[in-house]
Amino acid sequence: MTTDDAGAKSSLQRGIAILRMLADSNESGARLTDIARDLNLTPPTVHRILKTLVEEGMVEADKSTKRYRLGIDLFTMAARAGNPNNLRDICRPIMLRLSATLRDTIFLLVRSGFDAVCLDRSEGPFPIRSFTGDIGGRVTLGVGQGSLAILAFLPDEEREEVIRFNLPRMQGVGILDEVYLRTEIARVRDLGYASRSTGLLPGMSGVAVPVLDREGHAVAALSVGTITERLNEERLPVVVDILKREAAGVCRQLNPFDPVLRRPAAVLGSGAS
Amino acid sequence: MTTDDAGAKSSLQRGIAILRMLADSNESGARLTDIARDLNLTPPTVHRILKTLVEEGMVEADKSTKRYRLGIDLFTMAARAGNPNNLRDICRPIMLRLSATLRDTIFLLVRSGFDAVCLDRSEGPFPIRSFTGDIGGRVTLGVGQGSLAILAFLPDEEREEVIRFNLPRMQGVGILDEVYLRTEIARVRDLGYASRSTGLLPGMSGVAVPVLDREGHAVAALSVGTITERLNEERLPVVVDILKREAAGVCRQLNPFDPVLRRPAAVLGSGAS
DNA sequence: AGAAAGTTTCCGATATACGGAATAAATGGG
DNA sequence: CCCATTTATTCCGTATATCGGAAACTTTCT
Repeated sequence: MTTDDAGAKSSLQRGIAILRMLADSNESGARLTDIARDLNLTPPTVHRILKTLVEEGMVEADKSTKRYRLGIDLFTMAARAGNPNNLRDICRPIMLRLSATLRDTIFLLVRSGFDAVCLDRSEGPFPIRSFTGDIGGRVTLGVGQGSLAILAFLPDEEREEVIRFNLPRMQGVGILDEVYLRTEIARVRDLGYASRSTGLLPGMSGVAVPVLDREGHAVAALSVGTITERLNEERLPVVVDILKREAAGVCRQLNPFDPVLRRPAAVLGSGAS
Repeated sequence: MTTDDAGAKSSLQRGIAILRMLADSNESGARLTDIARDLNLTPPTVHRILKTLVEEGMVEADKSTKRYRLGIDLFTMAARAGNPNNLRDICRPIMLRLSATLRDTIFLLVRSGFDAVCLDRSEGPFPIRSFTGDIGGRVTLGVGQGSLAILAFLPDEEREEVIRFNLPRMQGVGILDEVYLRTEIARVRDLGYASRSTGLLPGMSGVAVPVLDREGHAVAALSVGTITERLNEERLPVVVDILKREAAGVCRQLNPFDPVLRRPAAVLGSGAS
């Protein structure tokens, strides 16, 4: 039983597996038969599950091409997911302020397992490339400044675990070897920010600061992505300073209980409904 | 059997129902018992389904508070949804260009049932409020300029259906009555854009143009949201002109078969794997 | 500390999902 | 244009995975 297809049993699991598959083949969508083949399911089974998923609005079926893709309902759900501790809501105005002030693109990253995930992004006027790409994008934890800033400020054991797991995944993405990575991490911990240009995205640079919890461990990173010229010796310290200040502000809001007031600080709720 | 809880049977449907519920109570997450109560399920059932969802990474359980919320895996997966015909990918660079050029916030809306959904957004330097709010946000189809631009250019029967369904939902959001709405729609069809300030968001205005398919029906809307001063008589026509040009460009890219070449135009696939 | 509410495990009955086989629809080739 | 082939969909008997009552266990509240 542990040999070939170790797992997928319940219809719920199969349904999720199908959603996963659709997420990966999203450009054009996937056909029923392909799904059945890839997931080792029979066409009737896939058909029935897809029917349910379509009825529930999680999947859309293109009647003409018979291709299935993830539905907009699911997209709407994503907007409400990935908001741990209201992090995204808290950071939104800050990111707007930052991108308006700095005139660069701001990213909010959080850790997810051995990856960093882009939770939000606020565009500046300069077109840029980043490792995580769009909102929802993932990158190996440690690759890229934001990602590195998180890794550097993880609790010791967790950091070691991630390093062990991720080193093999980092081949060819700028991490030369373990020594190099550890040197970088030490540097970031020392400076309080990550800024080295990796040279992997030509002309692009970034600088990131961790968002820390009260134990001093990273829960997220605020990151600026821009063209290399815009992070010169003159500008870098200014940007770092601003970022650090904002990160500290986020940290304060993340700890909802004000030590003085002994109650949740400054509730938002200005909007209706 | 058709009386009270007409529906939810399969574990897949129950699983999705739970995800839906978690999406609605996402600030703080939901507890097992609450879910069971709201969905008319027994605690053991909810427990088992949640366990599966957690194993699959769709849901995260806060061990300490025993609260469940949507997981980041779902966030990542769902971020890849809502990209019909590559619309989002196609529009991304255009939106960046627009927000950089106009220095205002750009929205990309698509229809989803009787709502418009914000597929993407590119921030300008002016802080603004909008009906759809963030990416993934929904608004009644017809409320707001982008939403109205889509409604106005829907196929006749569909438009009627939406109007019939949505009129009751529009009370108190600026739509006075059916006559007013129909007048507005006619206006939008005539001008080719939607721009009236609704006065619902004080100081805010917007202008939107539909993205049409080759039958002339709306598949989406490109919308500019800004402060009212910035859409004065002088600037409005310029903005409309730019928007229309970009929308036409999107339209061209949406129809992948070039009428001359008779083959898919400009395939992307620059990346590996 | 005791009570109440919530969570998790267990297990037998049964409802639900599975997939083979057959049918229908679409695709493609001659 | 028709026939062969692939793909999608329906049907239904079987078997298995799901359900929920009961109970053990944990946490929260008073």
